[in-house]
Amino acid sequence: MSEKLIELAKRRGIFWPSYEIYGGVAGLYDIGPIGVRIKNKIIELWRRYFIYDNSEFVVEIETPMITPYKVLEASGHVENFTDPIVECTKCHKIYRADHLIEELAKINVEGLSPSELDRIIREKGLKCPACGGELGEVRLFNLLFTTNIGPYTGNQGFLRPETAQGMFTSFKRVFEAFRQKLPLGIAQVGRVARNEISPRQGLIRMREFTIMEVEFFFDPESNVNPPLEKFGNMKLNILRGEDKLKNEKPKEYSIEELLKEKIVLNPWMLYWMATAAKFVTALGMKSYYFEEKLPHERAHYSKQTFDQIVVIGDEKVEISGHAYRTDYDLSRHMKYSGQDMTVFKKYDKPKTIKRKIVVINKDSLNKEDKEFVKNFMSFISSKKPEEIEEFINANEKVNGKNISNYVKILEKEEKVNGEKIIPHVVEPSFGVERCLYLTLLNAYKEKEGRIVLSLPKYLAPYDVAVFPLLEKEELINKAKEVYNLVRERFDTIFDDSGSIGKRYARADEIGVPYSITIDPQTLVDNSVTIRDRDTWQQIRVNINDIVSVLERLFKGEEFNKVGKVINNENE
RNA sequence: GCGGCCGUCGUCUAGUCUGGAUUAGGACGCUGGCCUUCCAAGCCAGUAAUCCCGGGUUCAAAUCCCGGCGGCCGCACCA
Repeated sequence: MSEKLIELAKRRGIFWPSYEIYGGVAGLYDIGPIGVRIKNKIIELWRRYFIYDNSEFVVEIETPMITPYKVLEASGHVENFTDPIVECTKCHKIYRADHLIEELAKINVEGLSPSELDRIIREKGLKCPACGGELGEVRLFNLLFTTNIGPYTGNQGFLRPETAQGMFTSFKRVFEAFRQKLPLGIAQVGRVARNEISPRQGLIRMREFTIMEVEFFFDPESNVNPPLEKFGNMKLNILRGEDKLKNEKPKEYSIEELLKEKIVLNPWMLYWMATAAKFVTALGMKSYYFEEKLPHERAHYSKQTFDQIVVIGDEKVEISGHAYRTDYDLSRHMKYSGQDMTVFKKYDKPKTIKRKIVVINKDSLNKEDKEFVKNFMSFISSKKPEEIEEFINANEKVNGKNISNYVKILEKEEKVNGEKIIPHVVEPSFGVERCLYLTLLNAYKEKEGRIVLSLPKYLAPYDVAVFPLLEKEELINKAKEVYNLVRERFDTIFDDSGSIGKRYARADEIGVPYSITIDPQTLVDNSVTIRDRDTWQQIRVNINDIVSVLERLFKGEEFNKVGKVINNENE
């Protein structure tokens, strides 16, 4: 099945392995002329569901692929995307070196370098737990592609493994430009790179690919709820972590159930999962479910993760991931950059709160010698008012002098208009090439020994094809006239080579939903035939009506309702 | 990364085991012409493969050997 699709993809210019003339590189693919058209339509469809339909609170930005070291250090990718691995020289099993040592030697090796881990393995004489073989050298495996920024080798950078960090690092800017409102979704469609150990399965696992994702920022304490009502009584298939352990199948849940039972921890995450369900349906997928990831399967930043799995025949492919990233990323960037990533949240009414403040008695302190002042100040400087109060009550002394002579704690009433919070984030994330592959696989049909790419109309690379029935000059000229008329409104392709059957077949193979044929009767009564890709039925319409008839078809009207089906079969 | 199988025109493949007259053959596609009043029709002509790359063995390598790259499958990996 997928071999046939790959063969079609190469032949018709949908996608193929990159750098083929040099032998190719695993995990890198070109998208061809037809593929780019379909891919662009998929991206545009995604934008409609995730951005345009949510334009009250979602905006789109673009940030660079090249990312400074510090950013991915803060995000945890440098640490967590890098694994020390060790391979058995005999049976070639690969282990996480740190996990292996912790398990076999029961020592904590957190933060040790590969060479230190290696030393421990030699010292303790650790062997492969599977076969007892000698272990090889510990080396680092990092899924991040490294590069240098500028001409100096000192300034290391990476190619981003996700677009998300761009949204986090520019969050405050977008927030300001968005007039400081939460919730705020920041979307991005962009290329990312992951240096996979052994990429396989074509477009499913690539070393460089396109991600479409939304980082959705919200106040976890807010009572602003997502507009879940827009999904009506939609149901979602969910495989919960606990059910997965019991080898059970996904179960159907209503939105209310998922929310009330806290099966999905956050209502906004649920909102985007339901949106993802609608989008994937629009791609033409019939069967999919959401699988909850177990704690050890989750990324370092995630509190809860669901993968959306599409099922086509025997193939199960992860089409999207939904992670509850909490305030992990913004907090880390705050810490590593020293910048304030918080959002000021205004209360409905100002609150008055009681706050303890430290008041230093300068008069008495200034009478003391410098040595005492220094010691005294260093004693209180890093302490909270509450701690100092305790010391005062306990008659704490500095240099033999009671501190209560020099400092006192007052309680003050303050009017507070709001507070600084770090927004939480949920993230729906799609791989575009996976969407493309699954859409193609799903659309791939064979009819009477011929290939038909039965794409949803709005994803087809061209809307319409225009052909002369025969290679006769007057028909070709008329066909070009019609072509020029139709292309003003639709993506149109013209073909006058080969026989009419061949032209239909070519159009079917790249999924063009409608083909217009100019035949001798056109020259008599100005009518043409329109052929439906999936049924191969034809209707006859006047040239002046072509555009309006096509518009009705693209709006979803049934083929045999917009015109009378005619019989053009040969005897 | 390991192991098994595999790599020949744009595509699918014959030939490889058993090295040599094979000018590396076919089918489909593609291009041009003729024909053709609706589904890859027919006829004619043309097009295209340094047989994945590099090295070795040999008088002689698509064919045997080694290495690399790539693909498929299994194992491992897949924050």
